[in-house]
Amino acid sequence: MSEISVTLPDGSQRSLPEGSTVVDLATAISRRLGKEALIGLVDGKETDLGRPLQDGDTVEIVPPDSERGLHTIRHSTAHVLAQAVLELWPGATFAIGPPIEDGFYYDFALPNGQTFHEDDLERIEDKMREIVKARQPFTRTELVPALALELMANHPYKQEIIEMVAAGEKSSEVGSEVGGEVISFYRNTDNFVDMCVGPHVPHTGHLGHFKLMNVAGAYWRGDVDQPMLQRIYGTAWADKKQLAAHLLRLQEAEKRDHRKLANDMDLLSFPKELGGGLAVWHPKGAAVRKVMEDYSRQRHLDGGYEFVVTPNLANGGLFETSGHLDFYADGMYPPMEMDNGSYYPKPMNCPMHCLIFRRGQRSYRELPLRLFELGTVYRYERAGTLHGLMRIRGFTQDDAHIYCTQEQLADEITSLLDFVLSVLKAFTFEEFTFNLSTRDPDKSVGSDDIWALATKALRDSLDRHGVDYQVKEGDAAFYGPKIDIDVRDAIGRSWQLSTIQVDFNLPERFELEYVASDGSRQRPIMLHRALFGSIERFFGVLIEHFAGNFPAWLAPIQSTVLAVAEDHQPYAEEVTAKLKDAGFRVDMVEANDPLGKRIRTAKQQKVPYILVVGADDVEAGTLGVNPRGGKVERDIPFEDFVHRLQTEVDAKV
RNA sequence: GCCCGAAUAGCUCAGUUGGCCAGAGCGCUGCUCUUGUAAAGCAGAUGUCGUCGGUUCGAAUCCGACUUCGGGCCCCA
Repeated sequence: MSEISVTLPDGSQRSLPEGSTVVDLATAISRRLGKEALIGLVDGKETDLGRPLQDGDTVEIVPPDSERGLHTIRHSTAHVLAQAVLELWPGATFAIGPPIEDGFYYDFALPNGQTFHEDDLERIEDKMREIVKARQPFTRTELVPALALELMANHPYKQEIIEMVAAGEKSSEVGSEVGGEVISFYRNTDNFVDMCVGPHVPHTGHLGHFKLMNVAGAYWRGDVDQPMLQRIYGTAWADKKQLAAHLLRLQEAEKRDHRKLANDMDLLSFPKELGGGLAVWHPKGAAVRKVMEDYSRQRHLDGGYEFVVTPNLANGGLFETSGHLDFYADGMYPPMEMDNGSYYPKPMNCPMHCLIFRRGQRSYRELPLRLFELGTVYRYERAGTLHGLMRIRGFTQDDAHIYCTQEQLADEITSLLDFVLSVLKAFTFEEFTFNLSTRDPDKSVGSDDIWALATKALRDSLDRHGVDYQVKEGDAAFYGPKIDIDVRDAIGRSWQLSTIQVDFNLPERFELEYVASDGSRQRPIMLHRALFGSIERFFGVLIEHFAGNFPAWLAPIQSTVLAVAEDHQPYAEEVTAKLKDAGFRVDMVEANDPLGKRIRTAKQQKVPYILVVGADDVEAGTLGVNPRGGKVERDIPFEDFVHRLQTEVDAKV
């Protein structure tokens, strides 16, 4: 019997009998790998385990505990979900069911316009567990489109995909290896077969560590004009431990939910009377916001920005000039009709900053001119998109517009990146992701030259910082390319915060000019940039990042002073007053409740330092210091504590 | 905007198949207690049961519309 030789990932060769499959190889390497293996990676291409190997193939075995393995598990679990639903709802049809981050979903249409309910999930899960227990094989078959259409006769969405593929369009859902001539299917039982590009786990027994999470509506093919399908989301993992860990992470995220913490900590609220997407900041929330804003202002002052202030309303003519009414009218609040025109709440600050630039003749000597404003804007976000502080209708941007010459652009962007990162790092963010969005030729203004110049300036400054970045082709705004910066929070989630955008459009529209050194009139380039993005959103991210445990410099209340008993009240008041004089945010609670109770309340408010003062302290001028997350310390001299708190505030830790 | 779900005291929630004056804990107010590091005791006040309309002898409970919120879709200058 002749042999074939394949190459393993470590570069070693392995001989196998001719006709051996991927799983044969896995078993040959080790029995355990043979049992665990989910799919193979043959010459870089994912394949089922049953695929025969050829001489010279490079083969990698994909175990469950790998990114590809998890991906496969999720994809296969989606099929199990589909089988369960189709069995439980006779007449139901199915659309697509891909793996996603942490899980999968599947879209269905139920007969007679039925919908899923949360309590259906348990029933579906039970059915899925039966399927897992049955260890059904995933058997691949390939059909030409005509036969595929016949097989999917009762499933119009599948047929639509088949026709799409047959027409040569790409779809992640089906195999179209040979120009749409063959469509692959995976059959589990006589009654269940799903169209799919695969590969899949060998049999359903490899699955089972899943949980259905929620139901939702989703447009077919993501198109508002298409029917609304019923989507079920689930999560799936390689083993029980991973699943439990994931559910724990979700729990942790839920505990950190800024909407819950903002409420519990009395930071802000969204009164119904105000209407959707509008927040009121309570004293404690506003205290944090003030620190954030003060810090931002100071940094901008140090960074060479000049402060401006502009109104919340403007005549519609301004937004015609800026183009907002052409491009974003849907996202703007409707106008108020007044004697000399229609006035709109501003959705952005830039047009007004352009008016400031245009006022008076500008010289190249003034550039770069950096105008900064904590500018409050209003955007009409659609009702269904609102989400706590993360998506809101009225918010304040830490907004600045930089007007510079073409020659200054690259340096300006480079120093801007330093500036952004330095400010974000002050809030303990350490990991950043950068995205460079480039031109969409169909939806943009400006000459090729200037786009190339600006994109190169952005790219060069990213390179100069030695950071990795992703390029999002065609994702730029119509007026210029941009860099978006995401931060990773304390539990590993990513949030998009900062943006640096180049704009050729507004200087044109507002006919901005400066006088160059040779006396000629030149058009400046404009940069839009925001670090926090929206103060509201940034605050929401901070709440979740810190789980409400704001570091001392940000904490709404930095310390709460508690007298052990009424006798010590005067001393507690004295301590409180002195700390306030020293510039700290201090609270005092009178001794009407037992000390333990008052400590508990202060702990729940996540106060960095609880200061307990009793007879010993009155005598010696000391404090009992109970730090958040630390051990109680006694007999701390007052001045020592002041020094300690000041040091901590200065260090911003 | 679209699909599904929800809305009861300041907060978190209970309220059976529609049936006396609508409940609990926390918080709040008052009194007692005067406390050394995560819940003292007693008493009290607090609700147009999201809003409007309908069904019914009777609605927190059933139906409809609206508002707001939650999970998604779409969108996000």
